[in-house]
Amino acid sequence: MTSASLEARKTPRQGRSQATVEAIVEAAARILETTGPAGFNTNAIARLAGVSVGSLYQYFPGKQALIAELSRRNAEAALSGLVDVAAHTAGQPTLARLRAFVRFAIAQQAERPRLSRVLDQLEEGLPLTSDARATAPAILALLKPVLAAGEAEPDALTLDLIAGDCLALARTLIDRALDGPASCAGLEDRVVGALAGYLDGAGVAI
Amino acid sequence: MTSASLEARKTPRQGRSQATVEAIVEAAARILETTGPAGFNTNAIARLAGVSVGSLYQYFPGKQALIAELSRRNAEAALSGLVDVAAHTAGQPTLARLRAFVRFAIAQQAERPRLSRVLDQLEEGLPLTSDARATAPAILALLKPVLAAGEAEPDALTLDLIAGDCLALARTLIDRALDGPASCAGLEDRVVGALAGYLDGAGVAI
Amino acid sequence: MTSASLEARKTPRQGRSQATVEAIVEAAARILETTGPAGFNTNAIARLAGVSVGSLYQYFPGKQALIAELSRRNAEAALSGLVDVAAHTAGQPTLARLRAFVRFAIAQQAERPRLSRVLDQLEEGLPLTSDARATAPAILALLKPVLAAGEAEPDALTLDLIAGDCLALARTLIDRALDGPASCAGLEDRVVGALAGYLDGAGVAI
Amino acid sequence: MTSASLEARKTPRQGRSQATVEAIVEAAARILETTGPAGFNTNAIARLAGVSVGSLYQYFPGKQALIAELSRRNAEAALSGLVDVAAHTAGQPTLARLRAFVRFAIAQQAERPRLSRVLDQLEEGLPLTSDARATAPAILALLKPVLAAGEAEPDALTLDLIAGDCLALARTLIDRALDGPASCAGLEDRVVGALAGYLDGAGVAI
DNA sequence: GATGAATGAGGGTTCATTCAT
DNA sequence: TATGAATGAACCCTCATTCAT
Repeated sequence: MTSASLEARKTPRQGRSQATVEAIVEAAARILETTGPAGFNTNAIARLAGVSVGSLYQYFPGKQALIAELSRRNAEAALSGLVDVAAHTAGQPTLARLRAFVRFAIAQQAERPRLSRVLDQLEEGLPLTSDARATAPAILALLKPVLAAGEAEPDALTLDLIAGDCLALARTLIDRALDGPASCAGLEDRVVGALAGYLDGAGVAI
Repeated sequence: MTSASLEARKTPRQGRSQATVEAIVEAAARILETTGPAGFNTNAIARLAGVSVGSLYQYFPGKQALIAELSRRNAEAALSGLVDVAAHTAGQPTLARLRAFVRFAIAQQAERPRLSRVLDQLEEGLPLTSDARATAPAILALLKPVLAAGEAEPDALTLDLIAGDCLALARTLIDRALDGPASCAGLEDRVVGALAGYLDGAGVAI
Repeated sequence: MTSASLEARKTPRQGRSQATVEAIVEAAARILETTGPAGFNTNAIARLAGVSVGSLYQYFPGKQALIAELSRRNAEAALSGLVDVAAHTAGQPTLARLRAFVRFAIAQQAERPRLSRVLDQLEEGLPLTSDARATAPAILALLKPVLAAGEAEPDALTLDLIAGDCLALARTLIDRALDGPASCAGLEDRVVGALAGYLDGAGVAI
Repeated sequence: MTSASLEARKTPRQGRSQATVEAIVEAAARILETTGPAGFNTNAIARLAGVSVGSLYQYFPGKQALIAELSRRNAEAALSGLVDVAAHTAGQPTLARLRAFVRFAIAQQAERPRLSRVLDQLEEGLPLTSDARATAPAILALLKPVLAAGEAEPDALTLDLIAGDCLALARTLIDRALDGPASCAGLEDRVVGALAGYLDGAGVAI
């Protein structure tokens, strides 16, 4: 394994290049959604993108970089949405804010059901320096003050753990609901319930 | 994809073979735990098992079969343990029974932290006929009456979904706790809290 | 057995690819001629072709496809030659036409003595959909009207059998003659004699 | 490839060993008939014979030796039968004797249709020292005086070639007839016709 | 920049043969 | 002698990556 950087090789501003990159990223996402990690190979991606492998490698130093980019976009979309939600719900009680987060998360995941889940699998092999993995902390950072609203002084490590658990927990339930046969009714309630219960069990007052 | 059976090729009675099979299975598990799916190849497994590839293929018709066997063992251990727990807690209130299940699940997962998680990933590609995937329903079947204790008449699909969610939810939290830096304190409470909250949100009285 | 198509993967227009394909096909033929089916493996073929295995698989989905292509070329050459001969001898008496066919067949086989024979062996395992196996009927179709020239009404099955026998018979004798030590003298007479005798024995007037 | 002898390791006189050898040979023949060269591997043969691989190697130094034995038996049966036919037809005109030979050959091949053909393929890779390949000359030797009956003095090489051609020619036609859909009617006439025509073309008076 | 042909290490699987029991 | 577990060389095929055009 080469230790090539995981960042994109170029961040082209020109229209054509931009379009190429988009095509590649979209093709990669689609393949991941339809065939899973199995069919995720550079040749297939390039073909589906209507581009040559060479071009793919012009914009991404390797397969890992493509995965990283996919993750980055995924996380970024989540982050920016959550920032909005956080802003809009500022001042509301914690439970209401959580519900708003959950509602957003459901909507977000519903757009590309399998994608996040498969990406998580692929990401496991990636180094932590990756841009994508850096977005997670940002999301956590967003969540932590919400959770800590009523708290006296929970230590940082604990809070990180709790926020991370909340995220994972929500994702698990949402994934399962979107996967199976028509079971999204009441999903929001179930997730919020689980989160509330979790926080209660963790000793966090909300 | 070959339609080769996923069952073991031989179930040898002789001591030597038995030991070989154990060595292979154990090596496979270890590799899965240490390197993840990436390093999981038959040559590496055989080498770590101190055995030739040929021997591996004498007992398992292919890589998939090895994964299946690993899953089967994993699921079987969980199932038999849960059966015991269910028996011992018969008659107790639902919440207490859930707590007992959770406690057992934590102990169980702690033995081989990453294994189940990685197996789940690999299992996704397996056919549903697999013995391993047949154990999941059994676990659900065990869980459903416990959850439905106070219920009037929740329909089957819903109950399957709920039980599955509970399982997934618990696994997620336990996995995360075992993964990260020493955070198992209070884990049981967190999981039980999340389950209770989830069930509440799902409209299941406990 | 994978149901992978037996057709070539790409039919490249660029000169380089074209040359690669030719090199591969030629190497395959040579190996078949020199070592027989035993040495016919993709690595050896690629090596002899001065090409990497990857390239081989870029143009042929598998070993079978390569065999199929070899057969196709072989059969096609025979067919097109025989069509010419048939055209040139139209109107002549049957025996003369047979002799012309035989003369052509000898010349044809002499170019690559062992090839056809070995190919026949390998082809046995191939599905009948193969392009190559579709050429055989075409050759039969060419031969049948020639044989049926003087006939009242021989039924189709019989005629297929007879034409096939003639083909096989000629091939056997020609193969043997080309194989052994300088024994081609009089070959044409022997083959024509055998054919005439066969047809006589089969009740076909010529 | 080891240059191990192709002869059987032991020629056991004891009943049990004898039976084992028979079982192995019969199993090998059956596999060759049903699956062709593809499924012809020592493990499968031993299994079908109800014997361990070890035993197989006790009686045959290798796979080749097994093939050789199969060929030897095949050829021997043909030879001994032909010797009888030759004896019974001594003094008759050549054509009548040929017909008798052909009739016998048809009966013989009909017993195990595919076997001889597949064996021929496998034999190609065998060294000429093999016992089996030594039987062919004996058959030729039997045939040659019959063919040379009316001849002044055809040289040896020519006669070998002619006799060999006759053999091959007969085999080809018989094989094809036994293979296809019920086409054995008139087979004898066709074969004899072809032989007569061949000999005529070869300048051999009969 | 773009292309796509070419590369070859790597991984799954088979099977002839050996040898300890 | 018989057994069958074990061996490992050899083969098929994939796919990330490079580079001449």
